[in-house]
Amino acid sequence: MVSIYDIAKRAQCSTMTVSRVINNTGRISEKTRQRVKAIMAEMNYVPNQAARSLVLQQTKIISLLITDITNPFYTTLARGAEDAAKRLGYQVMFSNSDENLDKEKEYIDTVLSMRVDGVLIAPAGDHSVEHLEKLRQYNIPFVLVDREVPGVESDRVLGDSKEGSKALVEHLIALGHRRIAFINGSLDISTARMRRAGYLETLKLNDIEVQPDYMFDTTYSRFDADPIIEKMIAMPKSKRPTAIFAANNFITLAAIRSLRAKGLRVPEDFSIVCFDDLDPDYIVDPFLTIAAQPAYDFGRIGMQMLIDRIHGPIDEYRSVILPSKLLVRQSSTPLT
Amino acid sequence: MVSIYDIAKRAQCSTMTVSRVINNTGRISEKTRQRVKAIMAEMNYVPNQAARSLVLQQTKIISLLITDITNPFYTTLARGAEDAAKRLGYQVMFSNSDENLDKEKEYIDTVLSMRVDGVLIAPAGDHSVEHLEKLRQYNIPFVLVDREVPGVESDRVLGDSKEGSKALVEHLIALGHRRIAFINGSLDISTARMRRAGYLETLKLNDIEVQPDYMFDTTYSRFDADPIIEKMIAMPKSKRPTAIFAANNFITLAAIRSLRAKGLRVPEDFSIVCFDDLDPDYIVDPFLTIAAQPAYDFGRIGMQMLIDRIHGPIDEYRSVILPSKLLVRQSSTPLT
DNA sequence: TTGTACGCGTTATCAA
DNA sequence: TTGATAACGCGTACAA
Repeated sequence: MVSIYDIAKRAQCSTMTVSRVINNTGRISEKTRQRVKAIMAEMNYVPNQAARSLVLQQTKIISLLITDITNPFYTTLARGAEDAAKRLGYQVMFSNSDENLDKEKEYIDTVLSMRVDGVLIAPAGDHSVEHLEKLRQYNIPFVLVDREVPGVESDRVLGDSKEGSKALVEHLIALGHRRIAFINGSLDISTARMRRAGYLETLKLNDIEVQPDYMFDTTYSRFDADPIIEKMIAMPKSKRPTAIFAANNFITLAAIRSLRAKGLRVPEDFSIVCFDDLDPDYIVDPFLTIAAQPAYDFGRIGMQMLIDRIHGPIDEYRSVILPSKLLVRQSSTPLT
Repeated sequence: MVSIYDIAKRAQCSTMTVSRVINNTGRISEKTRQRVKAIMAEMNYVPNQAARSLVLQQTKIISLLITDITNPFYTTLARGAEDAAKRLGYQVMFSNSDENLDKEKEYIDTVLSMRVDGVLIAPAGDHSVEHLEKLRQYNIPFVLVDREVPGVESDRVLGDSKEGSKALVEHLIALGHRRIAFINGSLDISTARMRRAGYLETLKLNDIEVQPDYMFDTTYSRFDADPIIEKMIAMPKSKRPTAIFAANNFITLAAIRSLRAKGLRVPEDFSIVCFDDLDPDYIVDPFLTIAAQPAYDFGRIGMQMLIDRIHGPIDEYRSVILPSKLLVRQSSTPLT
């Protein structure tokens, strides 16, 4: 493997001179610069990052950990993060925790061993606190995106899950629905708690009694909704929910699949609303009524904040709350 | 940042001893091993990969370059590659070229500067030859997956695009179709050429004259099919195709969207078949007739071959050709 | 069983 | 404008 030393030998100069050409630092005569450049091109020289980061104590790499690489919300977020990073001269290393704390732990160790310059992370849950403390201990800047973790002070970019929930549930109520089921993610995740709070508050505001039977806690990832749907269907018709508030897009997908398999239709038999879009390119006719979050901006702004912090220590932690937008489509209809 | 030296100082031993504990090499008294281990845990020591790979001349990282991270064929392939790599003690770094040679070039430089141990790559096209030669020059082992590149000798895992095409077109012909359009990817890509060959050969075998008007070259990525569909629709009804062979899943998606927007239906107005599935979890009712390729095995086998080669130099290059399987579903129906 | 000294490829400091 | 030298953190001959 050709090194800076080989170049120097061929160019009859010191490695320092070569280094200066590579990094455009210091003053060099145009003549030597050209000579060295030519030789580097000829020998197809590529600097060794490992050696570089060893001495520079920085890698120009930022880690992005998301919890579900197949969810368009996160892939869009990743795109935003990548674009911002590139603009600012950083590379992004992606990883996927699959909502799994063990995988997250492994990942954190990898990240530490690589000495990345910073971490943009959507934590798997409240127990991520340990992992974040490890980052803190090593002085590796991190920014939370999408989810916060109790007990962890940090920069963060969050959605307004409570307001978004309220808008969705209000929308259903405005359509005449009063028996509204709520299929949520794990309560170990901050957004699930916020969405729950929004649901409960809106019911109360509208004098609708909360039915514990209508509330289900599952997971944000892909899963089988059959058991839940079966429970709902088993209720007497006069008590059966007429609408479903699903906490995210994949829960909705699972619910719709399960309903269809049982011969039930959306929105004829059940209205359904949720957070976040499905991949628009996949869906020939977008029909979900959703609270749309600006996923790209989650990534873009989070990355900006992170790189800010890498560049110069900032005293206070900053929070950005991004609003969601209600998009009414065909999955919700007035109660007949 | 705590280093091996800090541990040694606290444990009152040499760095050599600490290193031996970390790597389980050499003979160490159980007592010192325990002492050192305790101190490492207490100080939350994490080895510095950069330093490590600098001296070891290996990173235990393998790069995987795919051309479209949103295509389930490639994400499934990636999953197979990752599982195999993990099993064999390697980490995978993913990247996405977006079918773009410039991005691929950038990526190759990154990979070289990181001195990864090997590269598993689905090349963006025939011009990738330059990039592959650069890898070759640096003695970085690589394996081609899904696509081959003329002029590049290497290990490779490919699908049987020609046979798959033949099966799809034969299927359409068996259903009574004779006016079969073919929307292909870029002919700069080996699979597109093979699929084309399969299409042409099958028509000939069935005494169907090739209509250049029926053949369109586009791209495997997401794109707008409107111009193509409009050309098809503009033909007099007696000449208009009754079926479409789309080279991959995204082309199909684009075609169906465009058809629907124009009030045309699949399969009532057009039968359509293609290579590779859509994300099954997204699609409530899978209905595409496809030539299904074993995407996971592409990744798994490719990674195996790559790591084999990293471990011990192998004389001959190996090719694996994976067959596809015809899955007849609802997007194709008999011609009425 | 343990330790010393060097080298991996690069950059920063300081001197020429 | 250039170069000699040390340093980054770790693993390994070799010595003790």
